Amino acid sequence: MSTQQYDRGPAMRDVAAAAGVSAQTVSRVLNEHPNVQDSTRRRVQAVIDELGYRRNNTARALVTGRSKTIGVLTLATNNYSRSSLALGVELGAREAGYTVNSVTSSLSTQSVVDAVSRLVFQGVDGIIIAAPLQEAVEQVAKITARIPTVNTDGSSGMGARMVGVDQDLAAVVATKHLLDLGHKTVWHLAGPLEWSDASSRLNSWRRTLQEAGCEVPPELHGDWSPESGYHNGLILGRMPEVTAIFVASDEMAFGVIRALTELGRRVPEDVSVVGIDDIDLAAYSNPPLTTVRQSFEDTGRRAVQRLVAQINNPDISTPPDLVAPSLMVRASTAPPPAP
Amino acid sequence: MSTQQYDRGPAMRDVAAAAGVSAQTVSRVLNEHPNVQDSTRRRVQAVIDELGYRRNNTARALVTGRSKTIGVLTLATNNYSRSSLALGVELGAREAGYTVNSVTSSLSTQSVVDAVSRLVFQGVDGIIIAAPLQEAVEQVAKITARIPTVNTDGSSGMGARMVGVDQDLAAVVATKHLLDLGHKTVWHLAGPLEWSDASSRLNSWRRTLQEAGCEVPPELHGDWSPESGYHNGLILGRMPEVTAIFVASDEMAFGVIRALTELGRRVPEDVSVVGIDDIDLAAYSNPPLTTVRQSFEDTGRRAVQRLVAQINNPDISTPPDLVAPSLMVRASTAPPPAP
DNA sequence: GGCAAATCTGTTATGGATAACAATCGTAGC
DNA sequence: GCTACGATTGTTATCCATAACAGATTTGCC
Repeated sequence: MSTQQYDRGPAMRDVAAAAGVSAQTVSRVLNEHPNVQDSTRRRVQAVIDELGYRRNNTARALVTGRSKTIGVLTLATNNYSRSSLALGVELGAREAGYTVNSVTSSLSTQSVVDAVSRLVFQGVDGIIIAAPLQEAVEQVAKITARIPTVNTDGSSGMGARMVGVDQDLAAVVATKHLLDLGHKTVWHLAGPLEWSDASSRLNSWRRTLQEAGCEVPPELHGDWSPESGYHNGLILGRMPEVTAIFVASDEMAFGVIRALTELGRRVPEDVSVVGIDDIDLAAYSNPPLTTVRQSFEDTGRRAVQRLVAQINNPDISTPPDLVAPSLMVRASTAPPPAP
Repeated sequence: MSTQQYDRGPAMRDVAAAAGVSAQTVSRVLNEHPNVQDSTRRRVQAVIDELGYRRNNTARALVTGRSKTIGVLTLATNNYSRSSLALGVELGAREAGYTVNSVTSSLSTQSVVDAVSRLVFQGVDGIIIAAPLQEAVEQVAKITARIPTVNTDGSSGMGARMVGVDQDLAAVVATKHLLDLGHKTVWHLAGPLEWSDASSRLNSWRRTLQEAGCEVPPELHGDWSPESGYHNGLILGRMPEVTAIFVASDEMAFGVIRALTELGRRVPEDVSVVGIDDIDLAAYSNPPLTTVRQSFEDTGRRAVQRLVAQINNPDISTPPDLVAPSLMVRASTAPPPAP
């Protein structure tokens, strides 16, 4: 390893010397303190521009104890939700004057704990956790006790730490849509139950059926991937009584539809399929996918806002920030086939 | 804004005091210096564990001049390539002992320049630029002259700074596949030409047709989104002579296929469509999409490796790191319809 | 035994900025 | 004219870890 270093550029003291003032005055100019004479301010600013001086954020972070950085923990998968949430966080952070440090983890408790530790270690001012914590919740709580944290997946019991979309409502909307079309009952392909999103949807689907007096068929389980949708679709498609399927994510719904098509069951004539997420491709699938829209990008933004509020006031206490989803009716759902 | 701060936890001097040694010795233990007596090392380590001490990375970065952080610049869109490249970068960075700072920008020169500045300002050790630079290249070069940089979109003239997939080859493979099936010629829906990926593909498509002695139809232009694919598909689908389309991204290809279907043109019986990327959903579309696979995740990883090499040796000089793509033949391509 | 080299540990200076405090100057009010 | 306070600027201490240097001990070898 070479010891050569890239040039660090001028420091505050260089600017101070060139402008004939103290470093503190330069600092005041940079931080827009009121009590600096206009002439001084202009002189210092001129030198800053001339030397191309940029404040060293590392030094600043050290002395202020604030890095102006927030950490985001996501799962190491490339799905739509992860990606758009990360985008929302980044945009929100920029608006709030923060930069984003991203880490990923796998589903294991150890991995999640490690990832959170890495963020804390890195010196972030706050953390957004967009991964399921059911298993790891206690150990993570130990680490995050001293640092502002927001979750986008979790029970609403988390209070100020919870931001997201109302998953119960999403499942109700999807299930009811299918029942309203005249289906006798609705089958469900659930996501991994480590995700509270997935288990909320499962429970709400079940409750909605019960309240409507419908039979509750056994649910199937996938892992959010199109592959798992395909796999489960091959099973569902073999059962003639299945006419309506509520799939816990659009990406799995794509796989389900593909499997149904291969089995010769037409969507929506024979089987109706509804997804959740409204990914960009949902409107362009064949047939276009009826789904429940939830904006992950917006969730990311709101998570940042809430996090920043916590950073500025650690004692803040507010109810969970849940947003209502909306149904996007497209061509993948229709009334059941005539018997 | 509250002035309350979260606890910083113990510092090295606290550990030193508790262990009855100097701070420097604690530092040596942490950095695994060889010349520390075993008994001392164990004693210090015990205190570290007991106090839950964690080294302050900000202070470390300040004194070493290395933040062990790399920056990634992507465009503020939520498409597959952006997301999987970011994932690859994150995974590669973790393997190399770095954390990742993400920023996004829009296509404008100013926005790209700002984004790069933010990264430098933030004190990253190196930058991965996954956005088109044609316009901004000079101004960005000024900023990145003093900091290791790797591009994943750019001409191969960038040498050690370039990592990616061979886009020329990808376009050749896609176009030839359609010609080999017997199509008289191949139409092309290109990406935004600010992206060198897009313009490489366009040029190679054109050259391949010319070399095969085929007529070169006028190309159409999209913006990578499924919407733009749909829009252009409505145009292409109206022309009876169009039997083969090479689309510059899978997401646009989804839109094209949807439009063709709506116009009553069957894929692949009437029109063959081939995409590029091999996104997760490609195998599960209706029909499954023939495409040219390029692993963005792998590109992200390789970009990190190259970047770290540059960080450790700023004078390193190596050829561009280009990887060959591979054709994934699925059901969206077939021989042309009998005349 | 004696001197050099290697091993272990400590002290001091440093990185770049900001907070807290101190000093200077001008002016407002009586 | 004098006190007081505000405006402006500077000085010093601090954040926390590491590099460079130095001192103290031990080991090795002739």
